Amino acid sequence: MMIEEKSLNFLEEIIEEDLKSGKYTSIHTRFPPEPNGYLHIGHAKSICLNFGLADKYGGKTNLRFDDTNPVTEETEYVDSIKADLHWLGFDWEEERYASDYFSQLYDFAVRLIKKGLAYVDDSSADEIAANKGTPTEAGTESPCRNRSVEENLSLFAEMRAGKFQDGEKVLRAKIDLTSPNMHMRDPIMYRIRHAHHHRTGDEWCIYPMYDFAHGQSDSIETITHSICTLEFEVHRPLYNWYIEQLDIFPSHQYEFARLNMTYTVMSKRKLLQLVNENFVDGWDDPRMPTLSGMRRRGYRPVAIRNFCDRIGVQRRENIIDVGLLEFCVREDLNQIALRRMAVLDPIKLVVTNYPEDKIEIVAGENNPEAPGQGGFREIPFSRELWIEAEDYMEVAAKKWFRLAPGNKVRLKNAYIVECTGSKKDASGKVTEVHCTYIEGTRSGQDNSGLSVKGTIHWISVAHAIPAEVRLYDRLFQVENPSIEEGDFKEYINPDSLQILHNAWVEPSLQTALPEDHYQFIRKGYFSLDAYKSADGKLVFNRTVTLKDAWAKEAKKK
RNA sequence: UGCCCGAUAGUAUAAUGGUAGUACAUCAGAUUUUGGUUCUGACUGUCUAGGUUCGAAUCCUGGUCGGGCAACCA
Repeated sequence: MMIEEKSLNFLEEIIEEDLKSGKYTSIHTRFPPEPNGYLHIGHAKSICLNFGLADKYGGKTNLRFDDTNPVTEETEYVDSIKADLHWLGFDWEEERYASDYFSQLYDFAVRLIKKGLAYVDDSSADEIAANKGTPTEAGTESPCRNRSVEENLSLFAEMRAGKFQDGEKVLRAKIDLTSPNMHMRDPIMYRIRHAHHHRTGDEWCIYPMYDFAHGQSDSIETITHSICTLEFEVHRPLYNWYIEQLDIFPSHQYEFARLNMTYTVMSKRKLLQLVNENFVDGWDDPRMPTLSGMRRRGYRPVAIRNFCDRIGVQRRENIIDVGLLEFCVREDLNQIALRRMAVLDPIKLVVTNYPEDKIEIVAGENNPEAPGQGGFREIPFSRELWIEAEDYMEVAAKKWFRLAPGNKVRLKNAYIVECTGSKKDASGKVTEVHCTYIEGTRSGQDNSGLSVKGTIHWISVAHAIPAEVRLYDRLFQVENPSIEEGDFKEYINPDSLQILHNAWVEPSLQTALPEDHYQFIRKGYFSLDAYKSADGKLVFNRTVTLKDAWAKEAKKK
């Protein structure tokens, strides 16, 4: 037998080389979210990478909150991030915070000042920006650049002591104002922020910048492979510079291309706008690409992890077809979802030759993908049934296998019926469909020899349970809202949420729970919403549709 | 007009100097008490021009195109 060798991605190659050469005996990664928003599917890619790599090579992964900007960060986000991580199925080695290292980072800064590699600058933000030059022109030195070590030391101590207002002074690294890399032009290390921090409270009024915190935090945790997205590539020389000048554990930064997906946006800034401006109903709105949104919509973690596995990892910009995610979700749910019948847009079907007071209990297989294991549930059948309005046509189209006068169809798990016509109101609208059932065709006991092309789902009117059903479509009308002209919000799909108030579901759904996953036969995968509806009805969210060959056929015209 | 990075079917992703393969999507067919699932088949690709080599998607050079970099954000 041939053994398929799975090829390595570029990070796995680096790690295998590092392990083989003896550079490291084990690896240590970290997932470093900033607690200023909820995790989305793009983070899932990073999470699966960091935890997956450590898992594959027997290493460890820390969770580290990058909380160096007290103005935007909140405990609510910390909690949601931890919950989402656990939901996805990952456990971290240690829970750390960049803020754990504030005093160590302060000491690092003092060390650089003493080496003559950092100085306190009195320039305003505007002045610093102006003096930074442009990519094609060198920057110019601040008058403060050549302060003495002693003066810098005492000014920095005074910054920390709260002697200055926000923006009055900053601490900058003294590197090279002529560097072609803008990040090396005396980057800011510390700024003054008299702000309350979600963990350190009011202990500090100076906070380190990302560049002065991230690499050192990696180093403190002896992270061997610090994986981040491509936009940090130009930060790498600075990352290395701090580590070298401080002579601390040499963590290494590697960059990969972030995930983009069609018909959505993936920046926390944009997602926050959608939330704040009420285009969606919170971070966990089922239309959001957030993990909490996907959870509420009915995606299972395993589907998301399979997806992350399939998309791979590279250094080139990409935009993944959201269809691939949906494929992964269907692939998973098809295996485990319990089959149920639900009529979303009902019309009455009367079986005119069936006795008025008769009720039969038929059996419905819970899951044909698990033959013999899923078991059956009981479904009441009677003379009046709800069926899907779209399953009836007055005049049958070409290749129409459903109800139309003269057509025969199978009522799933029950009888074959022949359509005999319909009842209409004064305006000509169909109010009732009529049919006769054929004796001897009951499922499991069919000795008629008849075969029909179509099978439709139904619910006994007398036994139906009312429900609200929410259908979700893509949030945006264009593949890549971020590259379109104007505000991305102009491209929001106005029909991304459709609420059906008059749906009926079968009795066994009365006891549904939000963590259950159902396939409403012929309609898609659904799960109970995490929140109750205003009128006490069951609320079902459509997780994803089924593939629909008829919709394609119909579209051909 | 500076620096850094990238370019393989529609979208992703392999091939690590030696037959361009896989998945999703698309199309066609088979099976089916879900127009689902499953199965079979088809379609479509190495940005460009040179060079090195017996041989280049792969190495070198030029070009083109795309992305990133001038926050007291991360």
